Amino acid sequence: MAAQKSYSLEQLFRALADSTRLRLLNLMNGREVCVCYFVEILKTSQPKISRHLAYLRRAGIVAARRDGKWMHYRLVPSPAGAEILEQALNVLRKDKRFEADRDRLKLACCRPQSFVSLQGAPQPVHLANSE
Amino acid sequence: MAAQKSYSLEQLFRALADSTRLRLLNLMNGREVCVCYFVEILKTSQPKISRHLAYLRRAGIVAARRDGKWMHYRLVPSPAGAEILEQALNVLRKDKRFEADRDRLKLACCRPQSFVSLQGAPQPVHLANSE
DNA sequence: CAATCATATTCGCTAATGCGAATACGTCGA
DNA sequence: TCGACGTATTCGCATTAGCGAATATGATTG
Repeated sequence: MAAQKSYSLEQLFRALADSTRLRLLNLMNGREVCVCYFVEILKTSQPKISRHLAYLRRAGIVAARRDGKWMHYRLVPSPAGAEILEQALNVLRKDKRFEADRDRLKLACCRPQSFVSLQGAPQPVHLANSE
Repeated sequence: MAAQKSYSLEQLFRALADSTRLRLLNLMNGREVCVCYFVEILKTSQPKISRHLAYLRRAGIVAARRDGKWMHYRLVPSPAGAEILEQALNVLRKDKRFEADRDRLKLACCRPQSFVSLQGAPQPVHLANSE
């Protein structure tokens, strides 16, 4: 289940080698986020989001928490190759394209009522020990 | 030909998501290395080495220099996402498996005469401005 | 210029990956 | 307990990646 020592770095890079997964990680940076927010913010199909989240979960990069019918995802505190991941998150933070996603998330948090699909959905919450 | 801005990070991670390429980068960390050394040190087929070097070259991560019939490869000073790459190289430096490759390279540099395939081959040279 | 050496590329082939569509699962409210 | 809802998984397909084997290219040497 856990990755073998020798291949974990390679596995980490494979997990990061997809733009949807990078966008998901970017949104989870510092927050615990509900799946429905990912779907809304990234304007991507729900199965696609779910598959990529499962990928990240299997890679040990994110963890899921069930809350009734909602699932919340967050970054795992110290996965293998943590330095790499944190560096990657830093780079994402500076990237225009990813910044746009974060802005959109912030907007959705401020006014969830303007997003039809987010009515009644639990809002993302800031995490204390992020990074 | 060059990657679009938005996808360069994803492309970098894809380039790093292969153990052969990580081993090659690890050996190039601080040195300019001849292809025949890669083949000998990694005990891998020459076409496979060559293909992965071509991949890294296309990704803008390494550069090639021809010297007669020999080809030398080195890391490009400042590729896109340099922080990530340098961090990755640091992690490789600490990893046991990759350390073994470097030890073997050091051995081959000290006594090339004990490696049949390296007779007359130009030895790796240290690079000044690496890292 | 022919032979040889170092390296690069091409050619199938197989396996892995990513996707949309459909479906299954788990929880909640009526 | 039956829908309805949020999420996860399966299925079939198309694309891509990595490999060994064979071959091509480019430079050197005789």
